[in-house]
Amino acid sequence: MMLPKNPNEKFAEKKITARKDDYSQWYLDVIAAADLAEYGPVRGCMVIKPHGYALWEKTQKILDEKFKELGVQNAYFPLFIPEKLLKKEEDHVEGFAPETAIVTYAGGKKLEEPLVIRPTSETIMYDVFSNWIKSYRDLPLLINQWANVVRWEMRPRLFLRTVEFLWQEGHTVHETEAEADRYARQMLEIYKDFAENIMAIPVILGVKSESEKFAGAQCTYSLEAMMQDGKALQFATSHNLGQNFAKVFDIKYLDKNGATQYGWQTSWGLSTRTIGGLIMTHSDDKGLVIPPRIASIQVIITTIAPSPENKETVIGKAKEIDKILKNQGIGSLVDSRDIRPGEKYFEWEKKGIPIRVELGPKDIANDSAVLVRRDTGEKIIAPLIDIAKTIADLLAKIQINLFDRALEYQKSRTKTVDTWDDFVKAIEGANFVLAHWSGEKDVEAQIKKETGATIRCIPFNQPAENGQCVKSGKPSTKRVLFAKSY
RNA sequence: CGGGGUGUAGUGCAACGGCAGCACGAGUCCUUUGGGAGGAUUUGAUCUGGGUUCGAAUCCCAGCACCCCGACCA
Repeated sequence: MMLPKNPNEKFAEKKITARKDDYSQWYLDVIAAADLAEYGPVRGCMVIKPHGYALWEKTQKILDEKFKELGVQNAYFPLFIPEKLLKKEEDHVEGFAPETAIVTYAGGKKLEEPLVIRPTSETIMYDVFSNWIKSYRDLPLLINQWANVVRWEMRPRLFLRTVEFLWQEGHTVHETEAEADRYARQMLEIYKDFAENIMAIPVILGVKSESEKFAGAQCTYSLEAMMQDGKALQFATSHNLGQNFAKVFDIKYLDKNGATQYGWQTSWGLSTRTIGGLIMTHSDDKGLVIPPRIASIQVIITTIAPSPENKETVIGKAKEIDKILKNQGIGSLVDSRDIRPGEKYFEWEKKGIPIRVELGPKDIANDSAVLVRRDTGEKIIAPLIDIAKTIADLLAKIQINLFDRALEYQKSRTKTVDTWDDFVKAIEGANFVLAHWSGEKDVEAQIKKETGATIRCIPFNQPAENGQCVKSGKPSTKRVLFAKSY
C-alpha cells in the first residue's frame, strides 16, 4: 500500500516520509528530494541524474586509483555474448538463465545464434583470455572493466536492483590457487577500505554459504552492510573461481617446467547498488547525507543579499572564499541565486552537501561566516581568516562522525543468540544475528522459510567457539551472520 | 509468474450516471529576501478499445500501464 499523501498541504510533495512510517517510501522520497535518479521508460531501468551520477564518478575515480596500484588494467569487452559461451559453465548458466535478456532478432532477420545481453562478463572475457594466455610469463592477468550489465529482475528498486546497472567487474588469472585466493581476499580489503573510509559504511567481511555463493564460483567473499531498517545489503563481492571456468574455457599456460596448467581465477565487482547503500546508511528525514570524501560538492556557499547594494559585496566575498577552498582541494560551489535563503538551505540540505556556508552582510561585517553541518545540523560561527582550515577540519570530523554513527547503529542491532526463540525474536526485531549453524543446506533453507532470514556471510575474525546449531541442535564450531536482506 | 490494488492537469486529490473542479507546481508582472514569502494573471487532464444509456470520469467487458505483497536477485 502506498502511503496516502496529504492532498492540500502546501509542501506535501516535497516532504519526506518519516523512516519509521514506511522505510521503502522514505528511501524513494530521499532519492526524489535529492534529485538522484528516477525510472525511465523501460520497466525497471533507471535514469541516473547528474547529482546521483556524480557519486558514481567519484566511486570510479577512487577505485580506479586503487586498482592501478595493484597493477590492474582497464579494458572493455562486448555487450553481447553468444549464447553458447554463456552455456559453457553449467552452474553459471543455471544461475543466470532466469534473468537473462536475449536478442533473437536483428538486422531484419532472426539470428541463427541468439545473443545474450551480458548479465556479467565471465564467459565472454574468459573465452578471449584463453587466447591471451600462453605462458606463466603472461600471468597474473589482471583486468577490470567498467560497464553496464542487464539482469531481468522481477522487482526492481532504484539503485539496489535495477534491470540495467553500472558496475566494475575485475577478472584475474593466476598461476596458483593460493595466489588467486590471496588476490580475491585482497580485493575484499580494497572494497572494505572504500566502504568504511570513503563511504563511511561499516561492513562485515566473510564467506558466503554454498547456497548464496556466485553461480560458478568455488567460493564467494562478501561485505555486508546494515541499512537503517536493520536489513543487510551486500556492498560488494569477490569470488575465488578456482579452475571451474579455466577448464571449460580452456585457459591454459605452460609453467616453468614446460607442463600445461589450467589458470586459477578470481572475479570481483562493485555496482551502483552501493549508492543505494549510501543513501540508506546515512540519510535522514530531511534528505540525503553524503559523507565528505564521496561528495563532489563538499561545501555549498549560500549568499544572503537582502538589498541590491550589498549583493555585489556578498557575492564577491563568496567567490573569494570559494577560490581559497578550491585551492585547498575542497570541492566547493557558490549558490548566488536571487532567491530566498531558506529555499537554498532546503535544497542543499535535501541534496546532502556536508557543509553549508551562510554568508551575508552581517557575517562580512564581523569577518566571519556561519557553517552548518549536514550530519548534526550544528551551526558554527567561523572567522574568515582561517576558514579553509576550519572547513577542512570540519569535513574530516563529519566523515568520522558518520562512520562512527553507522558503526554504533550496526553494533546496537547485532545480537548474539543461542536459542531458537531468541533467534526468531532477534530476526523479527530486524537485527543482524550471530548464531551457530550446523553447516547443512536444508537447515539454512528451513530457517529462511520460517523467518525470512538468510546467511549473509560466515564472518572472518570469528573466535573458534564450540556450540550447537540454533535450529538443528547439531554441533557447530563458529557463528554465522543471519539477517533479512535486500 | 501468482495474490491484491489503482488509473482524472506536471504532482497530489475531488466530482450522486447530468456544466470536469480544488491545492501545489509551471509561465508572466509587481512587492519581497538571515529557514520553503505575498498579491495579480495565464497555463493545463478523465489510460486505450468496445458495450449499456437520452446522457459515462462514474456502470459492464477486454486490453494496457503503474503500485503493493510473494517467488528471484549485485
